[in-house]
Amino acid sequence: MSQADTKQRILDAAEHFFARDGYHATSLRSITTEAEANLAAVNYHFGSKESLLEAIIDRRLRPLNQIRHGQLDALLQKTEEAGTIPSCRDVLRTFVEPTLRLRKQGSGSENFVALVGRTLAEPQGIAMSIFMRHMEPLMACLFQALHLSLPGVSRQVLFWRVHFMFGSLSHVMRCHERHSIVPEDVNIDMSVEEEVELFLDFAVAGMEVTK
Amino acid sequence: MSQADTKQRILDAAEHFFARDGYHATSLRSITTEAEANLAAVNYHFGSKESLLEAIIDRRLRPLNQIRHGQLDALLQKTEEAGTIPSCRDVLRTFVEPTLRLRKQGSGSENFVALVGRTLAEPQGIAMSIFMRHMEPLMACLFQALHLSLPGVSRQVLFWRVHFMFGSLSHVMRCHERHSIVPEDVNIDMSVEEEVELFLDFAVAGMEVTK
DNA sequence: ACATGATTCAAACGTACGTTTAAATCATGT
DNA sequence: ACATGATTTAAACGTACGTTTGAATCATGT
Repeated sequence: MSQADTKQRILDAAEHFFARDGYHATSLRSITTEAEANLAAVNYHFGSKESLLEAIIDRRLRPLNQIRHGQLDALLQKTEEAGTIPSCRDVLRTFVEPTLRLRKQGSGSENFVALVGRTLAEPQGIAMSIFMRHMEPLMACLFQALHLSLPGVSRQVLFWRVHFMFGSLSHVMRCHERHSIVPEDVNIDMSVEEEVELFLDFAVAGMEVTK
Repeated sequence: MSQADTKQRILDAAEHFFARDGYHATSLRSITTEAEANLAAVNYHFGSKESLLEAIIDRRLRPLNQIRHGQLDALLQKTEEAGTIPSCRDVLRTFVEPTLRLRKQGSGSENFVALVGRTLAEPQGIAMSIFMRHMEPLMACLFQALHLSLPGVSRQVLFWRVHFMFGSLSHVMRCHERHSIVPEDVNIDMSVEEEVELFLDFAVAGMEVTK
């Protein structure tokens, strides 16, 4: 059993518990028990509980943001060459689609998506500063692209609508299985594409509305 | 200094810390210090830390839901008498307006609004079950009224859009001052009416859209 | 086979937590 | 003024936490 194995198992277990119970409600003992590792392994491999959280975010958010940024840049380049402006729906999709796709990818990635959704709900939390460091460049790019795609919406109003939209998205990210109350006739299992388009129907209408 | 004083000061301090740092990251020692009360006062007056959380939710959610339920019932009665159906915007307003109004009411109520927003983001948290007990009847009523106001939207799709809408609302509730990144040209201070209508512009468009 | 560095392990460290206790103090009705 | 119950207080309780330690074990290159 090599180092890499133990590190990955700890990352997976911590991701699971942090997403479900939160950072402070999760003990290193429960993490290392689930990971079948010694209690001291976290501090040996990661240095501290907080650095473990940083490693979790690093592991998945870096590649995710590369995909999102890549798709957004491709869209902007395509429309610029065509001399058009991107649609709000296409801009948002470059952000939303890779996120919801990651969740169905397995190997614990659904826990990461939930953890990020949780992080966005804790403005003062430990994870927020780590998270924001990764997100800031992409966020600025996204806002600019949305501004380009919605020339009729003032920066002031757009800011709030982006705020609302991130509220919706983070909520969806948090609640991947455990919904509060799901009526019996509502289908929870959807394909990524269905999920994305259902979300975009809602969000784009809210972004585009001319009051 | 009477009992009531101490109980209220503890409720206020706990509301403040629970909203800012979360339940698990807040210690009874920091609560009682801020409340200028003895450490044992929490267990004397409330029984336990968890019962304190319940008392906090009880104190403000009960009157808030009475207002929300009253406004919704009044709207439904008015439209029924007129032989019309309520608009989605009016239905949502009965829920959203009292919420955002409470925040501007002072005496720490803004902390409660943030705490509820936080609670909605922790599906497995201690507060969620307490919170849901208070919300279930009103939630069922609200969903039914929305279904009535949007005859063109299937229950399946409506469920998800309500889900998205609550994500937006809880996000707004959480972030009353500490926004992640606010551009310098964006105005944060708005009246309740402006806030409500700005939110409703976004949410109603998303609820009503015919795909 | 052996040396060496990486990793694992059991145990303990100091600290902070929620809760309990029992005495001290306060408020109130007579 | 006094008795009585409510409240406050300081101190301690047991527990769980994140972290550290030093020896044991493992993997690897020679």
